[in-house]
Amino acid sequence: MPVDYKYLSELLFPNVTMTEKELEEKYPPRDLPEGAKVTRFAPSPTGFVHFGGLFPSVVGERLAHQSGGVFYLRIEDTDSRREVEGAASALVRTLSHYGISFDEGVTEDGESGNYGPYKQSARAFIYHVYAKRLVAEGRAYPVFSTDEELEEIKTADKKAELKSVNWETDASARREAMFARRNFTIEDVERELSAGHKFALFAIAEGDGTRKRKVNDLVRGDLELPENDEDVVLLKSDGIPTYHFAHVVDDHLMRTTHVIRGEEWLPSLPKHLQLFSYMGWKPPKYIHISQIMRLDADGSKKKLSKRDMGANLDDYSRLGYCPCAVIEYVMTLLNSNYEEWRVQNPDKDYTEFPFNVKKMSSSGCLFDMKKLDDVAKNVVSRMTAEEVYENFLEWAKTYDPDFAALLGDRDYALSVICIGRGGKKPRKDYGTWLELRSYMEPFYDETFKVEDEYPENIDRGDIKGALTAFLESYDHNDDAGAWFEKVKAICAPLGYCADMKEYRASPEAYKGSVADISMMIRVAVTGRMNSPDLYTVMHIIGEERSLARVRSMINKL
RNA sequence: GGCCCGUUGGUCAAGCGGCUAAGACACCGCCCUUUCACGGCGGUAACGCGAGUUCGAUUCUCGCACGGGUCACCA
Repeated sequence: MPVDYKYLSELLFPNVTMTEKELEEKYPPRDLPEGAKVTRFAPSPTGFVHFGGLFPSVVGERLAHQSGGVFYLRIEDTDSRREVEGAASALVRTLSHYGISFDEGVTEDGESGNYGPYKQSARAFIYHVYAKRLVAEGRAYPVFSTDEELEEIKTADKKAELKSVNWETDASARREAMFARRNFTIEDVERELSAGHKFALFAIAEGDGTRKRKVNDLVRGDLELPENDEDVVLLKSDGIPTYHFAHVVDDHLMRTTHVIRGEEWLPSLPKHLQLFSYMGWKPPKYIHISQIMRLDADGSKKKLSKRDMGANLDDYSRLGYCPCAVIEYVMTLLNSNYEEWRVQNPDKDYTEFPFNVKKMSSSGCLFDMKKLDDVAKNVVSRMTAEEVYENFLEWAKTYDPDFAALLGDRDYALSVICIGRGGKKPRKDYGTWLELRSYMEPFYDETFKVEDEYPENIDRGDIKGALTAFLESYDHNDDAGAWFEKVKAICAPLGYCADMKEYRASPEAYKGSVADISMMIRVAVTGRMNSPDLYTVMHIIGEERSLARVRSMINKL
């Protein structure tokens, strides 16, 4: 006897009171200008935002805001087992730190917008309306499980199970099981229900897996994917939907026009398309982003995972990468012509760049910390001294409070930051605040230390002689030219060459050059072999402290 | 294993039937230079393999190889 689906749907969902019509009215199509895109970032709150998570969020944000559309945040918390406490609000905070802001959706302490709730766990009543309809249409059926079976599902380590699976026999076994599940009578259902058993809801797959269907991805173009021939779980036995069902219902109701997600979803796209077709809804456009990879020790590419350096966004904060530098790097990876645009528009905000989906790469890329560093240096070199100061101070307050205290003398700090800043060829000494911290150490007595030893082959007596001579002739009022003339004057008596050209012509005739003499002074004053222009440095540090360091060095030798 | 996606120098990548195959990072050399940084110039280095289509393939087609993804009441 054929199953009465209408009756079955009442049996399964007796408490559904809302109608689809009501939902359509509650969440009407958005009133937006032609071409405006509605995108979303829809993470599951299983931890903290990961570098890879920046990609879909930046793409979504750009696409929406560039087109005058809407960008919203939806939390996909349909798996309570994996949910991490506080992850959602941490997520909002992190993204906002990176300058990614949402027009609606989950916020740090609640949510805003007319298309909510934006947490899937709070949307069960919505999903059930559509689930009920699919049952009534004979397109979905329940599968009952006893508590013991559910317990088993919960504890089974699916990953480990899959590894030891025999794919050949398993595939046919699963098909058989699938057909077996589809066979049931109303009496079975009534019996299970009265026994208090929970059910999961499956959608019947009507596709033919041997037939291909052309589907479009905005980045990859036309793809040939097999039709879906696997029954998908719509609702888990706790009544909460799986990703597949939630995606279809939510993105329809929230009127998403473009779904941006990782390429790991590509294989399940036929499932989603089938569900959209069952529901009679127009599917959104899809953009599947490739994964960010890292180089494994054995030389192979691996997905950038949480534990990898550079994966956790907290690493960037700790190291003091300006969020805008990280975004800048993401942009270079996202759109191949971004760097070119940046060269032509050094002072524009990245949001002025015409982001183009067609310029996105369809092959996964390797995370390159060196490139990030280069980008960061460029970003910092383009900032004003004030911007650098403010950002650096902010960073230091949480990561190096002692140093932050030193930065209290704003003008002094600015004078250091100003070295080589601006102009056509700005210095690029540091790309991170941690690097800047190190760069600034010589400028404060509290952090000054002699880090670089004089090379072994330099005569200690010469150093002492040079430093002493330097002190004797030093006049703080000298200009840079006069100052250097005096340094040159130290050379000859010690057997060093004051003229570099001459020295290079016959190095064997001298013990060294003015470069060596300068180095001797440099190490004494800054504690390092390398520094920006020494005259400038000494005038920032001041006469008294500079000379004190030189004297102290003489005494140590 | 089935299915899907991908494959241009060490890395990110332009290219969309005819090019000495861009550019950026990294690396090396030279120049500038008192060191460093900046800047300038130059260099090493690539179309995975094999068929086919074509007058001509990095570009189109098909195999293969390799890499990645996926096959849960996870997302």
